Amino acid sequence: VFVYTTLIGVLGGAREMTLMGAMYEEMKAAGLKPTLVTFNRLLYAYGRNNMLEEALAVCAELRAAGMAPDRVTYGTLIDLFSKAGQHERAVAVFEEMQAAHLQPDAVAYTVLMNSYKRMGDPHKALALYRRMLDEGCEPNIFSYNTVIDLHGKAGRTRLAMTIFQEMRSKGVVPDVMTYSTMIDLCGKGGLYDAAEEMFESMQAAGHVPDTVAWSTLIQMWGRAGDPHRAALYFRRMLRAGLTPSVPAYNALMFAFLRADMFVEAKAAFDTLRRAGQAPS
RNA sequence: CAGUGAUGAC
Repeated sequence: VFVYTTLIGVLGGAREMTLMGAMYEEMKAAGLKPTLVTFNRLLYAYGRNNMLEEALAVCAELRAAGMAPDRVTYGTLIDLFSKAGQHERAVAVFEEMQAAHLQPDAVAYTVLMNSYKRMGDPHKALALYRRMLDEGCEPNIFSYNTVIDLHGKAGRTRLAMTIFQEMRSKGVVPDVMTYSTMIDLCGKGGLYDAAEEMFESMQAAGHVPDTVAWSTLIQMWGRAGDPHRAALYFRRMLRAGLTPSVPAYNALMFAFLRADMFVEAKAAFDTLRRAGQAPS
Protein backbone atom coordinates (compact mmCIF):
# COMPACT_ATOMS: atom_id res chain seq x y z
CA VAL A 1 0.00 0.00 0.00
CA PHE A 2 2.81 2.35 0.90
CA VAL A 3 4.66 1.72 -2.35
CA TYR A 4 1.54 2.17 -4.46
CA THR A 5 0.56 5.34 -2.63
CA THR A 6 4.00 6.78 -3.16
CA LEU A 7 3.94 5.84 -6.84
CA ILE A 8 0.53 7.41 -7.26
CA GLY A 9 1.85 10.59 -5.70
CA VAL A 10 4.85 10.70 -8.01
CA LEU A 11 2.83 9.94 -11.15
CA GLY A 12 0.18 12.48 -10.20
CA GLY A 13 2.84 15.10 -9.65
CA ALA A 14 4.31 14.31 -13.06
CA ARG A 15 0.84 14.66 -14.62
CA GLU A 16 0.98 11.04 -15.77
CA MET A 17 -2.72 10.60 -15.20
CA THR A 18 -3.22 7.47 -17.28
CA LEU A 19 -0.37 5.69 -15.58
CA MET A 20 -1.57 6.87 -12.23
CA GLY A 21 -5.07 5.54 -12.84
CA ALA A 22 -3.56 2.22 -13.94
CA MET A 23 -1.47 2.06 -10.77
CA TYR A 24 -4.53 2.67 -8.68
CA GLU A 25 -6.47 -0.07 -10.45
CA GLU A 26 -3.54 -2.46 -10.11
CA MET A 27 -3.38 -1.70 -6.43
CA LYS A 28 -7.02 -2.54 -5.95
CA ALA A 29 -6.74 -5.65 -8.13
CA ALA A 30 -3.92 -6.83 -5.86
CA GLY A 31 -6.42 -6.71 -3.03
CA LEU A 32 -4.76 -3.75 -1.35
CA LYS A 33 -6.94 -1.23 0.45
CA PRO A 34 -6.16 2.39 -0.34
CA THR A 35 -5.59 4.58 2.70
CA LEU A 36 -6.82 8.11 3.20
CA VAL A 37 -3.45 9.35 2.02
CA THR A 38 -3.88 7.38 -1.21
CA PHE A 39 -7.21 9.10 -1.77
CA ASN A 40 -5.82 12.50 -0.90
CA ARG A 41 -3.02 12.09 -3.41
CA LEU A 42 -5.46 11.01 -6.08
CA LEU A 43 -7.63 14.03 -5.32
CA TYR A 44 -4.68 16.37 -5.52
CA ALA A 45 -3.57 14.91 -8.85
CA TYR A 46 -7.01 15.15 -10.42
CA GLY A 47 -7.35 18.67 -9.12
CA ARG A 48 -4.06 19.78 -10.67
CA ASN A 49 -5.21 18.43 -13.99
CA ASN A 50 -8.65 20.00 -13.85
CA MET A 51 -10.32 16.61 -13.80
CA LEU A 52 -13.22 17.52 -11.55
CA GLU A 53 -15.38 14.52 -12.38
CA GLU A 54 -12.62 12.12 -11.45
CA ALA A 55 -11.91 14.07 -8.27
CA LEU A 56 -15.53 13.80 -7.22
CA ALA A 57 -15.44 10.08 -7.98
CA VAL A 58 -12.50 9.78 -5.59
CA CYS A 59 -14.55 11.51 -2.89
CA ALA A 60 -17.37 9.07 -3.44
CA GLU A 61 -15.00 6.11 -3.28
CA LEU A 62 -13.45 7.44 -0.10
CA ARG A 63 -16.85 7.61 1.56
CA ALA A 64 -17.86 4.22 0.17
CA ALA A 65 -14.76 2.80 1.83
CA GLY A 66 -16.20 4.06 5.10
CA MET A 67 -13.58 6.75 5.63
CA ALA A 68 -14.09 10.33 6.72
CA PRO A 69 -12.26 13.14 4.92
CA ASP A 70 -9.53 14.69 7.05
CA ARG A 71 -8.07 18.21 7.09
CA VAL A 72 -5.87 17.44 4.12
CA THR A 73 -8.82 16.13 2.11
CA TYR A 74 -10.78 19.31 2.83
CA GLY A 75 -7.84 21.58 2.13
CA THR A 76 -7.22 19.84 -1.16
CA LEU A 77 -10.90 20.05 -2.11
CA ILE A 78 -11.23 23.74 -1.27
CA ASP A 79 -8.21 24.56 -3.39
CA LEU A 80 -9.34 22.30 -6.20
CA PHE A 81 -12.74 23.96 -6.50
CA SER A 82 -11.28 27.41 -6.16
CA LYS A 83 -8.78 26.86 -8.94
CA ALA A 84 -11.49 25.35 -11.12
CA GLY A 85 -13.27 28.69 -10.83
CA GLN A 86 -15.93 27.37 -8.46
CA HIS A 87 -15.36 29.67 -5.52
CA GLU A 88 -18.84 29.16 -4.06
CA ARG A 89 -18.24 25.46 -3.92
CA ALA A 90 -14.92 26.03 -2.20
CA VAL A 91 -16.73 28.06 0.46
CA ALA A 92 -19.30 25.28 0.79
CA VAL A 93 -16.57 22.71 1.41
CA PHE A 94 -15.07 24.95 4.08
CA GLU A 95 -18.46 25.08 5.80
CA GLU A 96 -18.91 21.35 5.39
CA MET A 97 -15.58 20.88 7.11
CA GLN A 98 -16.82 22.79 10.14
CA ALA A 99 -20.13 20.93 10.09
CA ALA A 100 -18.09 17.74 10.26
CA HIS A 101 -16.57 19.12 13.49
CA LEU A 102 -13.16 19.51 11.99
CA GLN A 103 -11.67 22.78 13.16
CA PRO A 104 -10.18 24.35 10.00
CA ASP A 105 -6.41 24.49 10.21
CA ALA A 106 -4.11 27.24 8.95
CA VAL A 107 -4.02 25.60 5.53
CA ALA A 108 -7.80 25.55 5.15
CA TYR A 109 -8.02 29.22 6.14
CA THR A 110 -5.20 30.23 3.88
CA VAL A 111 -6.49 28.29 0.90
CA LEU A 112 -9.88 29.95 1.23
CA MET A 113 -8.29 33.37 1.75
CA ASN A 114 -6.50 32.87 -1.53
CA SER A 115 -9.75 31.86 -3.14
CA TYR A 116 -11.28 35.20 -2.16
CA LYS A 117 -8.11 36.87 -3.35
CA ARG A 118 -8.40 35.26 -6.78
CA MET A 119 -12.07 36.26 -6.86
CA GLY A 120 -10.98 39.85 -6.47
CA ASP A 121 -12.45 40.12 -2.98
CA PRO A 122 -9.51 41.10 -0.75
CA HIS A 123 -11.87 42.42 1.88
CA LYS A 124 -13.41 39.01 2.50
CA ALA A 125 -9.97 37.43 2.42
CA LEU A 126 -8.85 39.70 5.25
CA ALA A 127 -12.11 39.19 7.12
CA LEU A 128 -11.38 35.48 7.04
CA TYR A 129 -7.90 36.15 8.38
CA ARG A 130 -9.39 38.03 11.33
CA ARG A 131 -11.73 35.13 11.93
CA MET A 132 -8.79 32.76 11.86
CA LEU A 133 -7.07 34.79 14.56
CA ASP A 134 -10.28 35.01 16.60
CA GLU A 135 -10.60 31.23 16.47
CA GLY A 136 -7.11 30.97 17.89
CA CYS A 137 -5.63 29.45 14.75
CA GLU A 138 -1.97 30.42 14.45
CA PRO A 139 -1.02 31.86 11.06
CA ASN A 140 1.88 30.06 9.40
CA ILE A 141 4.25 31.34 6.74
CA PHE A 142 1.70 30.81 3.95
CA SER A 143 -0.93 32.80 5.84
CA TYR A 144 1.50 35.63 6.49
CA ASN A 145 2.71 35.70 2.91
CA THR A 146 -0.87 35.90 1.72
CA VAL A 147 -1.89 38.64 4.15
CA ILE A 148 1.23 40.67 3.46
CA ASP A 149 0.53 40.46 -0.26
CA LEU A 150 -3.12 41.46 0.24
CA HIS A 151 -2.09 44.61 2.10
CA GLY A 152 0.66 45.32 -0.40
CA LYS A 153 -1.72 45.03 -3.35
CA ALA A 154 -4.10 47.41 -1.59
CA GLY A 155 -1.29 49.93 -1.24
CA ARG A 156 -0.97 49.55 2.53
CA THR A 157 2.80 49.39 2.43
CA ARG A 158 3.45 50.38 6.03
CA LEU A 159 0.93 47.92 7.40
CA ALA A 160 2.50 45.15 5.32
CA MET A 161 5.87 46.04 6.80
CA THR A 162 4.39 45.94 10.30
CA ILE A 163 2.97 42.47 9.68
CA PHE A 164 6.32 41.37 8.34
CA GLN A 165 7.88 42.39 11.67
CA GLU A 166 5.06 40.77 13.61
CA MET A 167 5.64 37.54 11.74
CA ARG A 168 9.32 37.54 12.66
CA SER A 169 8.64 38.41 16.28
CA LYS A 170 6.38 35.37 16.44
CA GLY A 171 9.23 33.22 15.22
CA VAL A 172 7.88 32.58 11.74
CA VAL A 173 10.91 32.71 9.47
CA PRO A 174 10.37 34.59 6.19
CA ASP A 175 11.17 32.64 3.04
CA VAL A 176 12.06 33.70 -0.51
CA MET A 177 8.39 34.31 -1.29
CA THR A 178 7.97 36.57 1.73
CA TYR A 179 10.97 38.60 0.65
CA SER A 180 9.95 38.94 -2.99
CA THR A 181 6.47 39.97 -1.89
CA MET A 182 8.05 42.59 0.36
CA ILE A 183 10.41 43.79 -2.37
CA ASP A 184 7.49 44.15 -4.74
CA LEU A 185 5.31 46.09 -2.34
CA CYS A 186 8.10 48.35 -1.19
CA GLY A 187 8.93 49.07 -4.83
CA LYS A 188 5.35 49.78 -5.77
CA GLY A 189 5.04 52.00 -2.72
CA GLY A 190 8.04 53.99 -3.89
CA LEU A 191 10.23 52.77 -1.01
CA TYR A 192 13.17 51.82 -3.21
CA ASP A 193 15.75 51.75 -0.43
CA ALA A 194 13.54 49.54 1.70
CA ALA A 195 13.14 47.18 -1.25
CA GLU A 196 16.89 46.89 -1.69
CA GLU A 197 17.31 46.38 2.05
CA MET A 198 14.81 43.52 1.84
CA PHE A 199 16.82 41.98 -0.96
CA GLU A 200 19.95 42.22 1.16
CA SER A 201 18.30 40.85 4.30
CA MET A 202 17.07 37.94 2.24
CA GLN A 203 20.61 37.04 1.27
CA ALA A 204 21.92 37.75 4.75
CA ALA A 205 19.35 35.29 6.05
CA GLY A 206 20.93 32.67 3.80
CA HIS A 207 18.29 32.63 1.07
CA VAL A 208 19.33 32.41 -2.56
CA PRO A 209 17.31 34.90 -4.64
CA ASP A 210 15.38 33.22 -7.44
CA THR A 211 14.28 34.66 -10.79
CA VAL A 212 11.17 36.17 -9.25
CA ALA A 213 13.15 38.08 -6.63
CA TRP A 214 15.57 39.41 -9.24
CA SER A 215 12.84 40.31 -11.77
CA THR A 216 10.93 42.17 -9.11
CA LEU A 217 13.91 44.40 -8.46
CA ILE A 218 14.63 44.85 -12.17
CA GLN A 219 11.04 45.83 -12.72
CA MET A 220 11.12 48.26 -9.82
CA TRP A 221 14.11 50.16 -11.18
CA GLY A 222 12.56 50.19 -14.64
CA ARG A 223 9.40 51.78 -13.34
CA ALA A 224 11.45 54.14 -11.21
CA GLY A 225 13.14 55.34 -14.40
CA ASP A 226 16.58 53.96 -13.61
CA PRO A 227 17.44 51.61 -16.49
CA HIS A 228 21.06 51.38 -15.41
CA ARG A 229 20.22 49.91 -12.06
CA ALA A 230 17.73 47.61 -13.77
CA ALA A 231 20.45 46.41 -16.13
CA LEU A 232 22.85 46.06 -13.22
CA TYR A 233 20.51 43.67 -11.43
CA PHE A 234 19.89 41.80 -14.66
CA ARG A 235 23.62 41.21 -15.04
CA ARG A 236 23.96 40.21 -11.44
CA MET A 237 21.17 37.70 -11.96
CA LEU A 238 23.07 36.18 -14.87
CA ARG A 239 26.26 36.16 -12.84
CA ALA A 240 24.40 34.29 -10.11
CA GLY A 241 23.96 31.55 -12.69
CA LEU A 242 20.23 31.98 -13.22
CA THR A 243 18.48 31.65 -16.56
CA PRO A 244 16.40 34.80 -16.93
CA SER A 245 12.69 34.24 -17.32
CA VAL A 246 10.46 36.00 -19.82
CA PRO A 247 9.18 38.43 -17.14
CA ALA A 248 12.81 39.26 -16.35
CA TYR A 249 13.40 40.21 -19.98
CA ASN A 250 10.12 42.09 -20.07
CA ALA A 251 11.19 44.09 -17.04
CA LEU A 252 14.56 44.89 -18.59
CA MET A 253 13.03 45.90 -21.93
CA PHE A 254 10.46 48.04 -20.17
CA ALA A 255 13.25 49.76 -18.26
CA PHE A 256 15.05 50.63 -21.51
CA LEU A 257 11.91 51.64 -23.38
CA ARG A 258 10.77 53.95 -20.61
CA ALA A 259 14.11 55.73 -20.90
CA ASP A 260 13.92 55.83 -24.71
CA MET A 261 16.90 53.48 -24.95
CA PHE A 262 15.58 51.67 -28.01
CA VAL A 263 18.85 50.10 -29.09
CA GLU A 264 19.33 48.46 -25.70
CA ALA A 265 15.72 47.33 -25.63
CA LYS A 266 16.09 45.72 -29.03
CA ALA A 267 19.30 44.02 -27.91
CA ALA A 268 17.50 42.57 -24.90
CA PHE A 269 14.69 41.37 -27.15
CA ASP A 270 17.13 39.67 -29.51
CA THR A 271 18.89 37.98 -26.62
CA LEU A 272 15.54 36.68 -25.46
CA ARG A 273 14.86 35.19 -28.88
CA ARG A 274 18.32 33.70 -29.10
CA ALA A 275 17.77 32.08 -25.73
CA GLY A 276 14.92 30.28 -27.42
CA GLN A 277 12.26 31.80 -25.20
CA ALA A 278 8.84 32.79 -26.47
CA PRO A 279 8.22 36.52 -26.06
CA SER A 280 4.94 37.29 -24.38
C1' C B 1 3.94 9.82 16.85
C1' A B 2 3.07 9.79 11.32
C1' G B 3 3.73 9.68 4.35
C1' U B 4 -0.55 13.52 1.21
C1' G B 5 -3.08 19.91 0.56
C1' A B 6 -2.20 26.27 0.32
C1' U B 7 1.38 31.67 -0.86
C1' G B 8 5.29 35.88 -4.59
C1' A B 9 7.25 39.40 -10.11
C1' C B 10 4.98 40.14 -15.87
